[in-house]
Amino acid sequence: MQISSRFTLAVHILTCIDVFKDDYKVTSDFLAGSTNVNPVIVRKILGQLKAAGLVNVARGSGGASIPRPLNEISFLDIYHAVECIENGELFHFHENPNGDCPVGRNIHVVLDDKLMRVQKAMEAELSSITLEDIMRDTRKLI
Amino acid sequence: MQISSRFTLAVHILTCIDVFKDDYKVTSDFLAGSTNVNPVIVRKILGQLKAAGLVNVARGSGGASIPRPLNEISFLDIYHAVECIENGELFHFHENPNGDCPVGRNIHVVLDDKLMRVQKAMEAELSSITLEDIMRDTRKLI
DNA sequence: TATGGTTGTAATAAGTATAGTTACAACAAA
DNA sequence: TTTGTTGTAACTATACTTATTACAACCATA
Repeated sequence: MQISSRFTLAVHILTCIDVFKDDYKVTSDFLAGSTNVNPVIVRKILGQLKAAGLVNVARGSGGASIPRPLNEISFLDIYHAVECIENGELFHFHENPNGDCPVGRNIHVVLDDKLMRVQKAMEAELSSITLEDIMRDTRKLI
Repeated sequence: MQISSRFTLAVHILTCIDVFKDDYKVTSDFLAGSTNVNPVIVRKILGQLKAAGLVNVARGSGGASIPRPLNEISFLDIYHAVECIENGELFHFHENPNGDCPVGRNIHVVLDDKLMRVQKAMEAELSSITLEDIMRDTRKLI
């Protein structure tokens, strides 16, 4: 399965918040306009980003902002905020392998460290990319 | 979303085929016994592995075998065989970002190379692990 | 050549995740 | 008090995973 579009959506949203922060009040409707997804979806993602401390959202008056320096928000932060993976594990195991079989009894132990290496490699790369990189490249293109 | 259990299941299946190759005819029913999943699921995965050239499956008489040296079958081979990801892309993009918005117009281009780096990091680690590693560790535990 | 065990596959179902949509109470500022 | 916004519940549609039943196609061998 692919990693859900919530992740790219979250990056899109954060980028918009920074690009338009001086000229617009960046509401969920505004963000829905740029991303072309439903405002309620935007609000859900904003809620997840808020819970992770990656955005401030103003109740009532409205508008979102980013409370941290952009180079301190990595893709890994965003990924963890919006992609709720069970036990934080990238790979899903089939339940209840047969304990009476020598392979079934040991497969989990044998695979665990190797799959963790794969996950760590991916996460290391995710943490090497920050919103600052995205803003630099985006501003270059605008 | 997590990567589906088809992947760990496929590794389990391949491990069984090699461990039991001298003592049993390794059929889908036999494999279903060790993995504790339905024989039809096993046959589907065997079909995908077969299409990728990672196993031979005998029609009629039954039984599966591995036609290649174990150190030439990597986790990446297995991953690609069973995990059918759209366009081979790990990250799913939200469709139709607003082309009239400077962010929506550029977000895909800005993210593409960075997400590809993440995917490549993961795939590089996957390709560094082979069935030979799994067999060595499994035999140690048996 | 008939048998029996096996594979390949279709059809169906339940469970779960994503994504869209409507509706509305809670909220804050003007 | 009005207005615009957020947070959230409820419902729907779609899609993927996994399980299961059923059966035709297949093939070694008795």
